[in-house]
Amino acid sequence: MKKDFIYLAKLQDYYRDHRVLPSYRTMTEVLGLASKSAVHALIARLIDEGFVSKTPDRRIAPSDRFFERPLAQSAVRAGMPSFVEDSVSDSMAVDHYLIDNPTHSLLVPVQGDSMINAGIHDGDIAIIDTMLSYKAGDIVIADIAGEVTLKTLVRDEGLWALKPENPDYPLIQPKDEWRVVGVLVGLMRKYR
Amino acid sequence: MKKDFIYLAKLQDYYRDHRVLPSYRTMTEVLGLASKSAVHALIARLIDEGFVSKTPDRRIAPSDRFFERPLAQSAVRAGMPSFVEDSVSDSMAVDHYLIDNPTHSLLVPVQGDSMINAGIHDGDIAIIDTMLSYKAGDIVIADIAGEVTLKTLVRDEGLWALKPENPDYPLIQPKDEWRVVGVLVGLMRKYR
DNA sequence: TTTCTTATAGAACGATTGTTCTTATTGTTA
DNA sequence: TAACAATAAGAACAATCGTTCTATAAGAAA
Repeated sequence: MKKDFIYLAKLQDYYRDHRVLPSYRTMTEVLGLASKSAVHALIARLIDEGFVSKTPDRRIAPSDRFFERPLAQSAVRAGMPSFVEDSVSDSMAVDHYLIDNPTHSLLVPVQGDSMINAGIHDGDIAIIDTMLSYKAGDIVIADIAGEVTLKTLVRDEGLWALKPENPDYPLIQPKDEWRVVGVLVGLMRKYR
Repeated sequence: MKKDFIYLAKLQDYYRDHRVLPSYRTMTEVLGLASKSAVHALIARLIDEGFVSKTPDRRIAPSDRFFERPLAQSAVRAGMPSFVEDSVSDSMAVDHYLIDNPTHSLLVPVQGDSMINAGIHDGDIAIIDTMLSYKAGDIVIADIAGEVTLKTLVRDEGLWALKPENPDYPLIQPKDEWRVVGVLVGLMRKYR
Protein backbone atom coordinates (compact mmCIF):
# COMPACT_ATOMS: atom_id res chain seq x y z
CA MET A 1 0.00 0.00 0.00
CA LYS A 2 1.11 3.51 -0.65
CA LYS A 3 0.87 4.63 2.94
CA ASP A 4 3.27 1.89 3.96
CA PHE A 5 6.06 3.72 2.23
CA ILE A 6 5.40 6.77 4.35
CA TYR A 7 5.61 4.58 7.42
CA LEU A 8 8.75 2.98 6.06
CA ALA A 9 10.31 6.37 5.52
CA LYS A 10 9.61 7.29 9.11
CA LEU A 11 11.20 4.08 10.29
CA GLN A 12 14.20 4.80 8.11
CA ASP A 13 14.48 8.21 9.68
CA TYR A 14 14.27 6.73 13.11
CA TYR A 15 16.87 4.15 12.24
CA ARG A 16 19.16 6.82 10.87
CA ASP A 17 18.92 8.70 14.14
CA HIS A 18 19.17 5.78 16.51
CA ARG A 19 20.63 2.87 14.58
CA VAL A 20 17.89 0.70 16.00
CA LEU A 21 14.25 0.12 15.20
CA PRO A 22 11.92 1.12 18.02
CA SER A 23 9.51 -1.10 19.89
CA TYR A 24 5.91 -1.43 18.69
CA ARG A 25 4.73 0.94 21.34
CA THR A 26 7.26 3.58 20.33
CA MET A 27 6.37 2.96 16.72
CA THR A 28 2.80 3.98 17.40
CA GLU A 29 4.17 7.39 18.35
CA VAL A 30 6.72 7.55 15.56
CA LEU A 31 4.21 6.50 12.93
CA GLY A 32 1.16 8.23 14.31
CA LEU A 33 -0.81 5.07 14.87
CA ALA A 34 -2.94 4.48 17.92
CA SER A 35 -2.62 0.76 18.33
CA LYS A 36 0.16 -1.77 18.49
CA SER A 37 -1.83 -4.19 16.41
CA ALA A 38 -1.77 -1.75 13.52
CA VAL A 39 1.99 -1.65 13.87
CA HIS A 40 2.04 -5.40 14.07
CA ALA A 41 0.18 -5.66 10.77
CA LEU A 42 2.43 -3.07 9.18
CA ILE A 43 5.58 -4.89 10.19
CA ALA A 44 4.11 -8.11 8.86
CA ARG A 45 3.62 -6.38 5.52
CA LEU A 46 7.12 -4.92 5.55
CA ILE A 47 8.56 -8.31 6.34
CA ASP A 48 6.55 -9.73 3.49
CA GLU A 49 8.03 -7.20 1.11
CA GLY A 50 11.53 -7.75 2.41
CA PHE A 51 12.18 -4.41 4.07
CA VAL A 52 12.62 -5.74 7.54
CA SER A 53 13.18 -9.13 9.03
CA LYS A 54 13.25 -10.86 12.36
CA THR A 55 16.30 -12.04 14.20
CA PRO A 56 16.40 -15.45 15.88
CA ASP A 57 15.29 -13.83 19.12
CA ARG A 58 12.33 -12.19 17.42
CA ARG A 59 13.77 -8.72 17.17
CA ILE A 60 12.93 -6.58 14.24
CA ALA A 61 15.90 -5.79 12.05
CA PRO A 62 16.23 -3.85 8.83
CA SER A 63 17.11 -6.01 5.86
CA ASP A 64 18.71 -5.14 2.56
CA ARG A 65 15.76 -3.44 0.92
CA PHE A 66 15.46 -1.22 3.96
CA PHE A 67 18.59 0.58 2.81
CA GLU A 68 17.73 0.63 -0.84
CA ARG A 69 17.80 3.98 -2.47
CA PRO A 70 17.20 5.24 -5.93
CA LEU A 71 20.84 5.50 -6.84
CA ALA A 72 22.92 4.42 -9.77
CA GLN A 73 20.43 3.04 -12.25
CA SER A 74 18.09 5.95 -11.91
CA ALA A 75 21.10 8.19 -12.17
CA VAL A 76 22.03 6.90 -15.56
CA ARG A 77 18.53 6.83 -16.90
CA ALA A 78 17.17 10.03 -15.57
CA GLY A 79 20.42 11.67 -16.54
CA MET A 80 20.79 13.08 -13.09
CA PRO A 81 21.93 11.37 -9.96
CA SER A 82 19.21 11.45 -7.38
CA PHE A 83 20.31 13.10 -4.24
CA VAL A 84 20.90 11.33 -1.05
CA GLU A 85 18.68 12.66 1.64
CA ASP A 86 18.73 9.86 4.06
CA SER A 87 22.38 10.09 4.54
CA VAL A 88 23.45 8.45 7.73
CA SER A 89 22.02 5.14 6.77
CA ASP A 90 23.85 5.68 3.53
CA SER A 91 27.07 6.38 5.31
CA MET A 92 26.35 3.30 7.32
CA ALA A 93 26.04 1.55 4.01
CA VAL A 94 29.56 2.75 3.32
CA ASP A 95 30.76 0.90 6.35
CA HIS A 96 28.78 -2.13 5.34
CA TYR A 97 30.03 -1.96 1.80
CA LEU A 98 33.68 -1.81 2.70
CA ILE A 99 33.87 -3.97 5.76
CA ASP A 100 32.70 -7.54 5.73
CA ASN A 101 34.33 -8.76 8.89
CA PRO A 102 34.54 -5.98 11.43
CA THR A 103 36.50 -8.10 13.84
CA HIS A 104 39.20 -9.04 11.36
CA SER A 105 39.49 -5.71 9.64
CA LEU A 106 42.42 -3.39 9.91
CA LEU A 107 42.98 0.00 8.36
CA VAL A 108 46.46 0.71 7.07
CA PRO A 109 47.57 4.02 5.56
CA VAL A 110 49.43 3.52 2.30
CA GLN A 111 52.88 5.02 2.01
CA GLY A 112 54.74 5.60 -1.19
CA ASP A 113 53.85 5.01 -4.80
CA SER A 114 54.99 1.44 -5.27
CA MET A 115 51.44 0.37 -6.10
CA ILE A 116 50.53 3.33 -8.25
CA ASN A 117 49.68 1.26 -11.31
CA ALA A 118 47.08 -0.61 -9.30
CA GLY A 119 45.46 2.73 -8.58
CA ILE A 120 46.69 2.74 -5.01
CA HIS A 121 48.16 6.09 -4.08
CA ASP A 122 50.22 7.49 -1.28
CA GLY A 123 47.89 8.46 1.54
CA ASP A 124 45.12 6.05 0.62
CA ILE A 125 43.75 3.90 3.39
CA ALA A 126 43.88 0.20 2.74
CA ILE A 127 41.27 -2.03 4.32
CA ILE A 128 42.82 -5.32 5.26
CA ASP A 129 41.20 -8.55 6.27
CA THR A 130 43.55 -10.42 8.53
CA MET A 131 41.74 -13.74 8.47
CA LEU A 132 41.25 -14.29 4.78
CA SER A 133 43.31 -16.94 3.07
CA TYR A 134 45.51 -15.56 0.33
CA LYS A 135 46.49 -16.73 -3.09
CA ALA A 136 48.66 -15.56 -5.96
CA GLY A 137 47.36 -12.36 -7.45
CA ASP A 138 46.01 -10.97 -4.19
CA ILE A 139 47.26 -7.66 -2.97
CA VAL A 140 48.45 -8.25 0.56
CA ILE A 141 50.08 -6.58 3.51
CA ALA A 142 53.26 -8.49 4.25
CA ASP A 143 55.53 -8.30 7.24
CA ILE A 144 59.12 -8.84 6.17
CA ALA A 145 61.51 -8.86 9.07
CA GLY A 146 59.47 -6.26 10.88
CA GLU A 147 58.82 -4.07 7.88
CA VAL A 148 55.25 -3.84 6.70
CA THR A 149 54.52 -3.40 3.02
CA LEU A 150 51.64 -3.57 0.57
CA LYS A 151 52.34 -5.56 -2.59
CA THR A 152 50.86 -8.03 -5.02
CA LEU A 153 51.48 -11.60 -4.03
CA VAL A 154 52.89 -13.69 -6.88
CA ARG A 155 54.60 -17.02 -7.49
CA ASP A 156 58.17 -16.72 -8.67
CA GLU A 157 60.10 -19.86 -9.47
CA GLY A 158 57.97 -21.86 -7.13
CA LEU A 159 58.28 -19.38 -4.29
CA TRP A 160 56.14 -16.57 -3.04
CA ALA A 161 57.26 -13.14 -4.08
CA LEU A 162 55.95 -9.62 -3.64
CA LYS A 163 55.47 -7.54 -6.74
CA PRO A 164 55.18 -3.75 -6.66
CA GLU A 165 52.80 -2.32 -9.24
CA ASN A 166 55.34 0.21 -10.38
CA PRO A 167 58.18 -0.52 -12.81
CA ASP A 168 60.54 1.65 -10.77
CA TYR A 169 60.48 -0.88 -7.94
CA PRO A 170 62.03 -4.34 -7.93
CA LEU A 171 60.33 -7.62 -7.24
CA ILE A 172 60.80 -8.63 -3.63
CA GLN A 173 61.83 -12.21 -2.94
CA PRO A 174 61.73 -12.42 0.82
CA LYS A 175 64.60 -14.31 2.36
CA ASP A 176 64.17 -13.42 5.99
CA GLU A 177 61.25 -14.63 7.91
CA TRP A 178 58.09 -13.05 6.64
CA ARG A 179 54.38 -13.53 6.68
CA VAL A 180 51.18 -12.24 5.17
CA VAL A 181 49.42 -10.03 7.67
CA GLY A 182 46.25 -9.72 5.66
CA VAL A 183 44.60 -9.39 2.30
CA LEU A 184 43.49 -6.13 0.74
CA VAL A 185 39.71 -6.10 0.60
CA GLY A 186 39.01 -2.42 0.17
CA LEU A 187 40.49 0.97 -0.41
CA MET A 188 39.45 4.45 0.46
CA ARG A 189 40.77 7.82 -0.45
CA LYS A 190 39.90 11.30 0.57
CA TYR A 191 40.09 14.40 -1.59
CA ARG A 192 40.27 17.95 -0.34
CA MET B 1 39.12 -4.47 30.73
CA LYS B 2 40.81 -6.60 28.14
CA LYS B 3 38.09 -9.17 27.89
CA ASP B 4 35.55 -6.49 27.10
CA PHE B 5 37.10 -6.05 23.68
CA ILE B 6 36.53 -9.70 22.94
CA TYR B 7 32.92 -9.31 23.96
CA LEU B 8 32.68 -6.15 21.86
CA ALA B 9 34.07 -8.00 18.87
CA LYS B 10 31.41 -10.66 19.24
CA LEU B 11 28.73 -8.02 19.40
CA GLN B 12 30.16 -6.37 16.31
CA ASP B 13 30.02 -9.65 14.49
CA TYR B 14 26.47 -10.20 15.60
CA TYR B 15 25.54 -6.74 14.50
CA ARG B 16 27.15 -7.31 11.14
CA ASP B 17 25.02 -10.40 10.69
CA HIS B 18 21.73 -9.07 12.00
CA ARG B 19 21.96 -5.29 12.00
CA VAL B 20 20.57 -5.34 15.51
CA LEU B 21 22.03 -5.96 18.91
CA PRO B 22 20.52 -8.97 20.63
CA SER B 23 18.64 -9.06 23.90
CA TYR B 24 20.49 -9.65 27.14
CA ARG B 25 19.39 -13.24 27.22
CA THR B 26 20.64 -13.86 23.72
CA MET B 27 23.84 -12.03 24.59
CA THR B 28 24.57 -14.56 27.28
CA GLU B 29 24.67 -17.17 24.53
CA VAL B 30 26.54 -15.02 22.04
CA LEU B 31 29.13 -13.95 24.59
CA GLY B 32 29.36 -17.16 26.53
CA LEU B 33 28.18 -15.69 29.80
CA ALA B 34 25.82 -17.49 32.13
CA SER B 35 23.91 -14.59 33.62
CA LYS B 36 22.08 -11.58 32.38
CA SER B 37 23.52 -9.48 35.14
CA ALA B 38 27.00 -10.05 33.77
CA VAL B 39 25.72 -8.79 30.43
CA HIS B 40 24.08 -5.89 32.16
CA ALA B 41 27.37 -4.91 33.74
CA LEU B 42 29.22 -5.33 30.46
CA ILE B 43 26.78 -3.10 28.60
CA ALA B 44 27.12 -0.50 31.33
CA ARG B 45 30.86 -0.54 30.76
CA LEU B 46 30.49 -0.32 27.00
CA ILE B 47 28.11 2.58 27.37
CA ASP B 48 30.63 4.23 29.63
CA GLU B 49 33.32 3.90 27.02
CA GLY B 50 31.05 5.11 24.25
CA PHE B 51 30.67 1.96 22.22
CA VAL B 52 26.95 1.60 22.67
CA SER B 53 24.14 3.81 23.86
CA LYS B 54 20.52 3.64 24.79
CA THR B 55 17.60 4.91 22.80
CA PRO B 56 14.75 6.84 24.42
CA ASP B 57 12.81 3.60 24.78
CA ARG B 58 15.77 1.95 26.53
CA ARG B 59 16.96 -0.11 23.62
CA ILE B 60 20.61 -0.75 23.16
CA ALA B 61 22.07 0.83 20.07
CA PRO B 62 25.60 0.94 18.69
CA SER B 63 27.16 4.37 18.78
CA ASP B 64 30.04 5.90 16.86
CA ARG B 65 32.91 4.06 18.45
CA PHE B 66 31.15 0.80 17.78
CA PHE B 67 32.02 1.19 14.11
CA GLU B 68 35.59 2.25 14.52
CA ARG B 69 38.28 0.01 13.12
CA PRO B 70 41.83 -0.22 14.37
CA LEU B 71 44.16 1.99 12.41
CA ALA B 72 47.75 0.92 12.06
CA GLN B 73 50.23 3.64 12.87
CA SER B 74 52.05 4.84 9.82
CA ALA B 75 55.42 4.20 11.37
CA VAL B 76 54.85 0.78 12.71
CA ARG B 77 57.27 0.44 15.52
CA ALA B 78 56.87 -3.13 16.57
CA GLY B 79 56.94 -3.99 12.93
CA MET B 80 53.50 -5.45 13.07
CA PRO B 81 50.20 -3.72 13.23
CA SER B 82 48.65 -5.86 15.91
CA PHE B 83 44.99 -5.16 15.82
CA VAL B 84 43.90 -6.76 19.05
CA GLU B 85 46.10 -4.37 20.90
CA ASP B 86 44.79 -3.94 24.41
CA SER B 87 45.93 -0.38 24.70
CA VAL B 88 43.75 1.79 22.56
CA SER B 89 45.54 1.95 19.30
CA ASP B 90 44.32 4.55 16.90
CA SER B 91 41.06 3.81 15.23
CA MET B 92 38.53 5.41 12.98
CA ALA B 93 35.12 4.93 11.48
CA VAL B 94 35.17 4.59 7.74
CA ASP B 95 31.89 6.36 7.15
CA HIS B 96 32.96 9.37 9.17
CA TYR B 97 36.28 9.45 7.42
CA LEU B 98 34.74 9.45 3.98
CA ILE B 99 31.59 11.45 4.47
CA ASP B 100 31.73 14.89 6.04
CA ASN B 101 28.34 16.20 5.05
CA PRO B 102 25.94 13.32 4.92
CA THR B 103 23.14 15.57 3.80
CA HIS B 104 25.02 16.81 0.77
CA SER B 105 26.71 13.57 -0.13
CA LEU B 106 26.04 11.39 -3.08
CA LEU B 107 27.49 8.03 -4.01
CA VAL B 108 28.14 7.51 -7.70
CA PRO B 109 29.58 4.36 -9.25
CA VAL B 110 32.39 5.13 -11.65
CA GLN B 111 32.04 3.85 -15.18
CA GLY B 112 34.86 3.54 -17.64
CA ASP B 113 38.54 4.28 -17.43
CA SER B 114 38.65 7.92 -18.40
CA MET B 115 40.11 8.84 -15.01
CA ILE B 116 42.52 5.95 -14.72
CA ASN B 117 45.60 8.11 -14.34
CA ALA B 118 44.06 9.73 -11.31
CA GLY B 119 43.80 6.28 -9.79
CA ILE B 120 40.05 6.15 -10.31
CA HIS B 121 39.00 2.84 -11.77
CA ASP B 122 35.92 1.40 -13.36
CA GLY B 123 33.65 0.17 -10.59
CA ASP B 124 34.98 2.47 -7.91
CA ILE B 125 32.44 4.40 -5.92
CA ALA B 126 32.89 8.15 -5.95
CA ILE B 127 31.75 10.16 -2.97
CA ILE B 128 30.47 13.51 -4.11
CA ASP B 129 29.69 16.61 -2.11
CA THR B 130 26.99 18.55 -3.86
CA MET B 131 27.28 21.73 -1.84
CA LEU B 132 30.98 22.41 -2.05
CA SER B 133 32.17 25.25 -4.22
CA TYR B 134 34.44 24.12 -7.00
CA LYS B 135 37.57 25.48 -8.55
CA ALA B 136 39.98 24.57 -11.30
CA GLY B 137 41.79 21.36 -10.52
CA ASP B 138 38.92 19.75 -8.65
CA ILE B 139 37.56 16.47 -9.85
CA VAL B 140 33.85 16.97 -10.31
CA ILE B 141 30.69 15.25 -11.45
CA ALA B 142 29.29 17.29 -14.30
CA ASP B 143 25.91 17.08 -15.92
CA ILE B 144 26.21 17.86 -19.61
CA ALA B 145 22.89 17.85 -21.37
CA GLY B 146 21.63 15.11 -19.16
CA GLU B 147 24.77 13.02 -19.28
CA VAL B 148 26.66 12.62 -16.05
CA THR B 149 30.42 12.34 -16.08
CA LEU B 150 33.38 12.46 -13.72
CA LYS B 151 36.27 14.65 -14.87
CA THR B 152 38.87 17.12 -13.73
CA LEU B 153 37.65 20.69 -13.93
CA VAL B 154 40.12 22.97 -15.72
CA ARG B 155 40.28 26.41 -17.29
CA ASP B 156 40.75 26.38 -21.03
CA GLU B 157 41.07 29.67 -22.87
CA GLY B 158 39.11 31.43 -20.20
CA LEU B 159 36.35 28.86 -20.14
CA TRP B 160 35.62 25.87 -17.98
CA ALA B 161 36.52 22.56 -19.50
CA LEU B 162 36.47 18.94 -18.36
CA LYS B 163 39.66 16.97 -18.60
CA PRO B 164 39.79 13.18 -18.54
CA GLU B 165 42.83 11.74 -16.79
CA ASN B 166 43.56 9.41 -19.64
CA PRO B 167 45.37 10.43 -22.83
CA ASP B 168 43.00 8.31 -24.90
CA TYR B 169 40.13 10.66 -24.16
CA PRO B 170 39.70 14.20 -25.45
CA LEU B 171 39.22 17.37 -23.46
CA ILE B 172 35.56 18.22 -23.16
CA GLN B 173 34.57 21.82 -23.82
CA PRO B 174 30.88 21.82 -23.01
CA LYS B 175 28.77 23.84 -25.36
CA ASP B 176 25.31 22.76 -24.33
CA GLU B 177 23.91 23.70 -21.04
CA TRP B 178 25.84 22.02 -18.29
CA ARG B 179 26.52 22.30 -14.61
CA VAL B 180 28.68 20.92 -11.87
CA VAL B 181 26.65 18.50 -9.79
CA GLY B 182 29.24 18.10 -7.10
CA VAL B 183 32.87 17.81 -6.15
CA LEU B 184 34.70 14.56 -5.57
CA VAL B 185 35.57 14.31 -1.89
CA GLY B 186 36.21 10.62 -1.52
CA LEU B 187 36.63 7.34 -3.27
CA MET B 188 36.12 3.77 -2.28
CA ARG B 189 36.93 0.52 -3.95
CA LYS B 190 36.29 -3.06 -3.07
CA TYR B 191 38.54 -6.00 -3.81
CA ARG B 192 37.49 -9.63 -3.89
C1' DT C 1 49.77 -14.64 52.29
C1' DT C 2 45.71 -10.88 53.03
C1' DT C 3 43.06 -7.18 51.32
C1' DC C 4 40.63 -4.83 47.93
C1' DT C 5 38.50 -4.44 43.52
C1' DT C 6 36.23 -6.20 39.59
C1' DA C 7 33.59 -9.63 37.08
C1' DT C 8 30.19 -13.20 37.01
C1' DA C 9 26.35 -16.14 38.73
C1' DG C 10 21.81 -16.75 40.13
C1' DA C 11 17.24 -15.60 41.52
C1' DA C 12 13.41 -12.50 41.77
C1' DC C 13 10.88 -8.37 40.31
C1' DG C 14 7.70 -5.24 37.85
C1' DA C 15 7.52 -3.27 33.32
C1' DT C 16 7.21 -3.83 28.70
C1' DT C 17 7.26 -6.63 24.92
C1' DG C 18 4.96 -8.77 20.70
C1' DT C 19 0.91 -11.48 19.76
C1' DT C 20 -3.87 -12.47 19.20
C1' DC C 21 -8.50 -11.64 19.23
C1' DT C 22 -12.75 -8.90 18.15
C1' DT C 23 -14.73 -4.70 16.48
C1' DA C 24 -14.75 -0.47 13.82
C1' DT C 25 -13.31 2.17 9.96
C1' DT C 26 -11.64 3.14 5.49
C1' DG C 27 -10.91 2.37 0.58
C1' DT C 28 -11.99 -0.14 -3.62
C1' DT C 29 -14.62 -2.62 -7.00
C1' DA C 30 -18.75 -4.10 -9.10
C1' DT D 1 -25.41 1.99 -4.41
C1' DA D 2 -23.87 -2.60 -1.93
C1' DA D 3 -20.22 -5.94 -1.06
C1' DC D 4 -15.74 -6.87 -0.14
C1' DA D 5 -10.98 -6.35 1.26
C1' DA D 6 -7.56 -3.88 3.65
C1' DT D 7 -6.29 -1.13 7.58
C1' DA D 8 -6.71 0.55 12.25
C1' DA D 9 -8.33 0.55 17.12
C1' DG D 10 -8.73 -1.46 21.50
C1' DA D 11 -8.29 -4.83 25.08
C1' DA D 12 -6.24 -8.87 27.09
C1' DC D 13 -2.48 -12.27 27.36
C1' DA D 14 1.73 -14.92 28.40
C1' DA D 15 6.44 -14.36 27.42
C1' DT D 16 10.34 -11.86 27.69
C1' DC D 17 12.55 -7.81 28.78
C1' DG D 18 16.07 -5.12 31.55
C1' DT D 19 16.90 -4.18 36.31
C1' DT D 20 18.24 -5.06 40.91
C1' DC D 21 19.68 -7.56 44.65
C1' DT D 22 23.04 -10.79 47.14
C1' DA D 23 26.68 -14.10 46.88
C1' DT D 24 30.61 -16.18 44.85
C1' DA D 25 34.80 -16.24 41.97
C1' DA D 26 38.69 -14.33 39.94
C1' DG D 27 42.52 -10.86 39.70
C1' DA D 28 45.44 -7.24 41.25
C1' DA D 29 47.92 -4.83 44.73
C1' DA D 30 50.17 -4.61 49.08
